[in-house]
Amino acid sequence: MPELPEVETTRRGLAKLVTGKKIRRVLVRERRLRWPIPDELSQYLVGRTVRAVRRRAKYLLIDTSNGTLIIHLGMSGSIRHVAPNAPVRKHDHVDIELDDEICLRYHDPRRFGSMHWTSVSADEHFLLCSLGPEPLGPDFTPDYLYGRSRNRKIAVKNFLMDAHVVVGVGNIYASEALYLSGLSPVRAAGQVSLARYAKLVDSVQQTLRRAIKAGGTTLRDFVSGDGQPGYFGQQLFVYGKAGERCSKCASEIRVRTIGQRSSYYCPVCQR
DNA sequence: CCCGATTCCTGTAGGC
DNA sequence: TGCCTACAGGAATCGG
Repeated sequence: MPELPEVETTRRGLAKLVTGKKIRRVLVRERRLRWPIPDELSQYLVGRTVRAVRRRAKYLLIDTSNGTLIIHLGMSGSIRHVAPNAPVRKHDHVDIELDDEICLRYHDPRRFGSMHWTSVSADEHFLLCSLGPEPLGPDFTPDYLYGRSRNRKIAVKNFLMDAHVVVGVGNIYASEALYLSGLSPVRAAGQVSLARYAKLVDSVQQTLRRAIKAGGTTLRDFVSGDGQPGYFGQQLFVYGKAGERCSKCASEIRVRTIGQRSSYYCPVCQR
C-alpha cells in the first residue's frame, strides 16, 4: 500500500508533470470511495491552473488558483500518467486531463482512498486540521512524544500509529521502529521514559529515511511507472517474519494482534 | 477525554 | 485444479 515514501514519490512525479498546466477535463467513473467524490469536482477543477503539488501526511494536495484538491491513496490507490485514450482498466475511477494531452488516472481497487475539495487553506480541512507533526519534520521530538504520552495507557505501538500523535507511521514501520529501539509494542505509552522516546524518534526517522531511499530507487517516478509498491524491496527486520530468527539475538520472532493489527517483535530484545 | 472495536473494500494466500 | 474463507490495512467513527 502507499506508505509515506510512495506518496512522496507520487508527489514529486506529479509536481514535475502538472505544475503550471491547466485542467481541461475531469471524468469520474466511480464516485464511491472512502467518501463520495463531490458531484461538483469537475466544476471546481476545469479551467484552473495547477499552482503546486504538496504533501501533508499521506495526503496529496493539488493547489489550483481557487482551491485545493485533497487526495488520499488509501491502501491500494495510485495515480498514473497515461495517454488520453489509454484503455480503461478495472478500478480506474477518475481521469484528470490537463494541457499537453496529460491524463492523470486514479486507480484504486479497494476504494479506501478519497478526494476532497477545499476552497480555503487545506490545513483547515477537517481531515487535516488535527493531524500530528510530520515524522521527518522539526516538531517530532523526544520531548513532544514524551509530553503527549503522559498518563496514556494505550500500547505504545497504537500510540505511534495514531495520526493525531504523528503522521505517516503505518503498521509496517511501527513494528520496525519499535524493534530498532528495543521497545515492546504492548508497553503502555505512558510508561516509556524520555530516553526511550529519544531512541524511538531516531528509529522512526531512520526507518522512514531508509524506506524513502529504497522507494526512490525502486519507484523512481511512481506517476509514470507501474506503481509497484517499493517497501517489499526494503530491509525488514521483523515485519512478516514470525518464526524467523532475530538478527540481534537469534530468538524466534513472534506475531500477535495489538489493536486489531498484526505486530511482529522479538520477545527478548524488546522490553 | 480516553480507548478498544468496528467499518469500509477486494485481491491474494492458504487450506482442503 | 478449484473453491471457499481468512486476512491485510488507514483512519474515521461508534460505543462504553
